[in-house]
Amino acid sequence: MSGPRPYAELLLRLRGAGLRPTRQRLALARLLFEKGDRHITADELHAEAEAEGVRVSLATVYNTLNQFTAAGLLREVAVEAGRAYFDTNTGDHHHFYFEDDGRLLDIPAEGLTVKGVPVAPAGTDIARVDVIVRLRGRK
Amino acid sequence: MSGPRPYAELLLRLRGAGLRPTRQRLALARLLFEKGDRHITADELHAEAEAEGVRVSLATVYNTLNQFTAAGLLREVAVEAGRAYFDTNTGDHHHFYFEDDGRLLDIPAEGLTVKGVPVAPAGTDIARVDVIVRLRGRK
DNA sequence: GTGTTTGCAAAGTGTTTGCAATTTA
DNA sequence: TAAATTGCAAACACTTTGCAAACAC
Repeated sequence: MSGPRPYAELLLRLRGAGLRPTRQRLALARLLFEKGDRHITADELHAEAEAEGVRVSLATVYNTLNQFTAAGLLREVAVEAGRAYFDTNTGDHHHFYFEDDGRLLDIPAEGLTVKGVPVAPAGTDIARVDVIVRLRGRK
Repeated sequence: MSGPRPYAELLLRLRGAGLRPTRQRLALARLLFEKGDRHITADELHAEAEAEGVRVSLATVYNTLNQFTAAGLLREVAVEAGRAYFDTNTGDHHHFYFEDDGRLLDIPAEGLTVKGVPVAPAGTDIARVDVIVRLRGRK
């Protein structure tokens, strides 16, 4: 279990991504990366920031999440049209999706394997293979 | 290859789903189900209908797609936040997704298998396992 | 100082909804 | 004729953008 990451580490992380470590970006990075693996929407992150007394506009949260994603610090998970989830775990893994409440849960790559993926159509390469296991409350 | 389905079959299909076979629903059903397996957005279907001279409002296209999906005639594929794709193939299969142009292509269930899916968390059942193979144009 | 980033509000998507008019059974 | 369906426009939810002020280096 990785404890809270020190300020210096977040700073390096942003610098390494070519992003200026502004107050807003540092605060959002702290929220995102200091609590282990998370799946979060822009709105949720904005609410969390506000709750902690960090002043950030929703537009900046969106911009920051997109910049972090472009820089490879985050990854986007598509489970439902209409809501964009950002995943702080950029490694190889998959997801459970609770359709009833919209929660996401990691499935480690070890164990779950996809066999028999056809070769990529001519002119294309496989960027990623996403597996979403959709769950519903048992009736 | 299944040829064009006769009118009567579409009619039965709607009746079987408990949906009145209105002019609009029949026209949309014809566009959806008479051309083999398709992946289509509401906007695309609306444009197709217009191109064929079928008068349908976009709102009705949305309502119809949702009703068809609820009735099990269609299935929704989530590949990207913001756009909802509807798939006329409701059987067990997976998808290639061309990130460059937003196209979807079926991957038959035979061959591609997912092994090692963890048991569903307590109180839930697995509704479906979706595999999306994301493709990018080769550089 | 110079270029980057922020915040706001406005604009843009894609989708759903309220309700009167129309259609189906 | 009673109930379901349609179309329109307005409302919605989510996301992006333009631009002046604030900030980082």
